[in-house]
Amino acid sequence: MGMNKVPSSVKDERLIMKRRDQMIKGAVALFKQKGFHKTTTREIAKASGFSIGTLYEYIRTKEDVLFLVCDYIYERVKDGMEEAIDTNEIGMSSLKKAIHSYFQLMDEMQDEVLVMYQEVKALSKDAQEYVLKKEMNMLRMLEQVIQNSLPTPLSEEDTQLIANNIFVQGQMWGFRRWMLQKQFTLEEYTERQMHFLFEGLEITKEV
Amino acid sequence: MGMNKVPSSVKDERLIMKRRDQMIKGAVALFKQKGFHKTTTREIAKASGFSIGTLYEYIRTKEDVLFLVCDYIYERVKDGMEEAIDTNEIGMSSLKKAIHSYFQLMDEMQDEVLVMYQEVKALSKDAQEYVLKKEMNMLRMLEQVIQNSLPTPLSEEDTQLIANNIFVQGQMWGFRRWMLQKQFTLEEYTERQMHFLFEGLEITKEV
Amino acid sequence: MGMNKVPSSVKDERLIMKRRDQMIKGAVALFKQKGFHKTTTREIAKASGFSIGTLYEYIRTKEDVLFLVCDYIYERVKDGMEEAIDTNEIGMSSLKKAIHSYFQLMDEMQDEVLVMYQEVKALSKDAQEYVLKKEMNMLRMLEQVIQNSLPTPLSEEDTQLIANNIFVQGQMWGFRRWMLQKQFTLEEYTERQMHFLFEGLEITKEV
Amino acid sequence: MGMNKVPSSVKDERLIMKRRDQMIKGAVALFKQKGFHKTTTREIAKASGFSIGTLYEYIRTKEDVLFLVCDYIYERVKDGMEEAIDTNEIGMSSLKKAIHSYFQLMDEMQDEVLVMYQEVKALSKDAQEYVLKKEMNMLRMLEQVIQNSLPTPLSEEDTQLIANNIFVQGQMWGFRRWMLQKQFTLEEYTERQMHFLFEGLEITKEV
DNA sequence: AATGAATGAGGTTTCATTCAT
DNA sequence: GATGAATGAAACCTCATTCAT
Repeated sequence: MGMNKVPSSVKDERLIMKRRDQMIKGAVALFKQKGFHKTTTREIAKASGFSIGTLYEYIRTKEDVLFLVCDYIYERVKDGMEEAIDTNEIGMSSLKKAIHSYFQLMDEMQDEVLVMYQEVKALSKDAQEYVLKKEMNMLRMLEQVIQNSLPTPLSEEDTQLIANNIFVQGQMWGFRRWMLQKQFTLEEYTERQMHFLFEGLEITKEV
Repeated sequence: MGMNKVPSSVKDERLIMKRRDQMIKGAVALFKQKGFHKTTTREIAKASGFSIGTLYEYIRTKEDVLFLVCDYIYERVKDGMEEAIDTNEIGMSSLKKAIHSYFQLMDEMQDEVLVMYQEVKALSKDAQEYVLKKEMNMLRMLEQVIQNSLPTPLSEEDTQLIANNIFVQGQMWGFRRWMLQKQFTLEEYTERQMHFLFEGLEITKEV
Repeated sequence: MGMNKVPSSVKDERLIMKRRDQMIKGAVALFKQKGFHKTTTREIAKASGFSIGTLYEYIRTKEDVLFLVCDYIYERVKDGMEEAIDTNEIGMSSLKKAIHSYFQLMDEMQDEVLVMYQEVKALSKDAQEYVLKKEMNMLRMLEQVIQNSLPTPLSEEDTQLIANNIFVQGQMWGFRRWMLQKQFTLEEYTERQMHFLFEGLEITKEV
Repeated sequence: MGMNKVPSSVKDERLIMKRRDQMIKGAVALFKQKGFHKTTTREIAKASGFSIGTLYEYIRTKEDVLFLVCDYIYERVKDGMEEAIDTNEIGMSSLKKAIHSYFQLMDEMQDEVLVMYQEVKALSKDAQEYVLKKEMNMLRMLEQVIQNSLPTPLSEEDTQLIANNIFVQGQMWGFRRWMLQKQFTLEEYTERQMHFLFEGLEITKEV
């Protein structure tokens, strides 16, 4: 588990889990609202329900909080994706089901995901790499589904490209909400994106 | 022009243009490297080639620098898009040409665009809205091309969706370079994305 | 008590009192010497015996220090005046006693009072009004003594005028020390001022 | 003339006079409103009707402006007092006339005088001494009138004391306007102060 | 003589982090 | 384990003064 990358001076593992939960919850709310840099450690402590001194019993630096937050979000998204993918459908409908569930997930977690992408660059190189790995894992998961679902297999590159497209279109729903969520319900958005994914613009012959 | 939203205590308009150019150039380089928050005003002044005092003759606050930078990038991207779109081709090939040029542009400006999207949230509400308007204008441009190029017109919503997809796929080339630019050259990327845009996965019949 | 008009991020009330005492003591010494504007916050912190960070745990802005100082001086002068006035003499001698004690007080606090009058204008409008009220209260005290001491009562306006005169003559002893304290001891000054207060120039008949 | 204590890099004496007049006028207005320290040199230049560069052709430092202002005010007050004193009355009525005119003068110049007394401490030691000398000269003038007016001469000390009292009571009219100018017209104030000056409280016998 | 752009020392304030209780 | 007062480096910004034009 990623959490162990951040050492704590407290011994009781159960307590650590509990405090970090409080912390992440508080921090996400604050980061959403004001961003990482404009949020102070004191605000984080307060929102977490304990003192600044206690906060520093469970982290070493402010950046650790961001790392914990990112890690937590990735973990939750990963769990969600695993669930989304874990279907007993076969063929195309398994891909459709996966996309549907993934878009649903991105809808539910749009704030968290937005926070994460806006703030990763504030992490150290090391932490960024760690987080990148997680992102790759999730891409792999999507690639798997794609490969398992299509009747005629795509090239490796094409699979990656399509996985990226789907991945990004899920985030896009949250990132560009000011535009998309005015025009579409989530259902409609999902339906249209799938339509274009599978059929394209369908005007090749005429060119 | 957006530049006038930021007042300067210097009178000479030509000089203002010159100094702000220096400033934007310096700032973009720094923001790329360390992000807005970790860049100090003194570093910006130094990178711009003048003293901290002079910097503040041309802006009021540090945020003004970010605004100027964002405005500049948008302006350049908009110019690029106008050029990309302004073609004497007709029909599908005009869309293809536009996408091709737009992806090219995103390749050239990937650092700048990345900086902009990572830092807009540090702008004031007002400035964010101003910048959002610019983004919308650019989307409109893409929508125009799409509508003018397709033999059978798309619904308004679909047009917007496709415009968003193209828009985001252009950015994706830069944002997800760690993955995409390992697998594809820009040419390949463009070709494959166009392929899927127009033809989709082509497996509908088999489902 | 006026002190509560300035919020502190420290909770312990006793500690606040202690630190602010240190602060006021240090600040008065500095203001005496160089004035409010030429004194830096860092100097204030140093003279108070703590770090700049700690200083700002007990105030919000530099102006707060000035306010605290003014408030403190008024409070001490008020206490002194209350004591001066609280006498079991009756009739004229109670007024004489009060003036005597008040002049004594102004002698002891001449530096502080000078500082206060020279710097109030650096306070915000609000704070200035607050401080003005205190001044009025002290005038009222003097008016009381005058009214209670004189065998034949003065008109309200005359009472106020005389109170102002006495008040200002007390300050004058400190403000114009370069002249008065060369010519008079405090005793002599008091004696002569009382003489003229009660008897005037005594040349009316001859006019 | 005091003005020559401040050197200028401009040669034309007439021009110097003109520019300094503009400067003093502008500066007094600003100092009245915001005090010396919160007024910037650029504001002074603007209020004077010329550029910051030009301002510095006629002074060396910001303090010079304050000195010029103080000097100007003293000069004007001195002129006023000379006029006030220069009377062909003799005896008591010459003193009365002088006080009357002096109080009138203090009424007209209350803002300027207030400014001056609040800001002198911002002058260098040297300048303060220079200004003090002027103040002493004015006191001497009052002492003269007193001595020449009274039928039975006062001791030197008493003369000085009375001169100080009158001097301060004139300033008091402006300094404590928030109180006095609510209760009295200038006429009433003058009349009552004279009354008490000459007759005192008139209750000595009863003590 | 007049201008105003350039300079940079120095001011106030914030905030991540420590450590004694 | 928890607290919160103390710390000080470092950030942003101002403004008196200079000097090339």
